[in-house]
Amino acid sequence: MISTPNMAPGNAHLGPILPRRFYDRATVEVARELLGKVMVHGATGGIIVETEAYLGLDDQASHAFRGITPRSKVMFGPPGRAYVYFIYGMYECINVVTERDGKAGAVLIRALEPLFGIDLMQVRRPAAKRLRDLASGPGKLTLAMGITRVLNGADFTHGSLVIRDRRGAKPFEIVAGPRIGITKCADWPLRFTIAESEFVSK
DNA sequence: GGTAGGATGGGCT
DNA sequence: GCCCATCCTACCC
Repeated sequence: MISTPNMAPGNAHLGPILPRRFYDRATVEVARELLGKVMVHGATGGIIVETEAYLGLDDQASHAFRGITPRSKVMFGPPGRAYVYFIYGMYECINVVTERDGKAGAVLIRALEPLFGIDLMQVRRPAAKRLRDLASGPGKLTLAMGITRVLNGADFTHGSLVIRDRRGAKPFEIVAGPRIGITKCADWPLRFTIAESEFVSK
């Protein structure tokens, strides 16, 4: 059992579900602004502490680089939907689709600070020895939250999978750096983290 | 603290 | 047939 000393979320509380227009913007802008927001799926929720921007036809690291395919289709669709893909034969990663309908863009959610439903996350991720390992990676957080490809195309503005604002939290500093796990366009500074968070991936 | 290697299967050339 | 937007374990300081 992971102990959770001093994990009270302070006086911060959940705000409204982010509206469609939040996502209908430049991908980099959305990637930065998603930090500190809360992703909720069913009984589990966590604060987004790490994101990566994946652009469209100009970004060789993006699944949208080669145009519309069965897999990349969602990235070209309307903003505010989930793009969930299967990777390395074992894991799934979740993105938030950005930009207007017809233009590709997505933000990979790379790490969460677990906020509620922690017991359930723990059951789903027995390998995690510490709270900060529960959702500190794109494959880890989908496992912890029970997110699979069934949710590909799901709408983040209503239903069991949503992203909400968080009010009353301390301000934080954003750090930008190179994206992780890719080789093409690896030096583009499109990974964003909350500077002082211990819940980011390594 | 750190890293090397293996697991495992879908997407696309 | 090769390439992955990864994670875990074993092993080594």
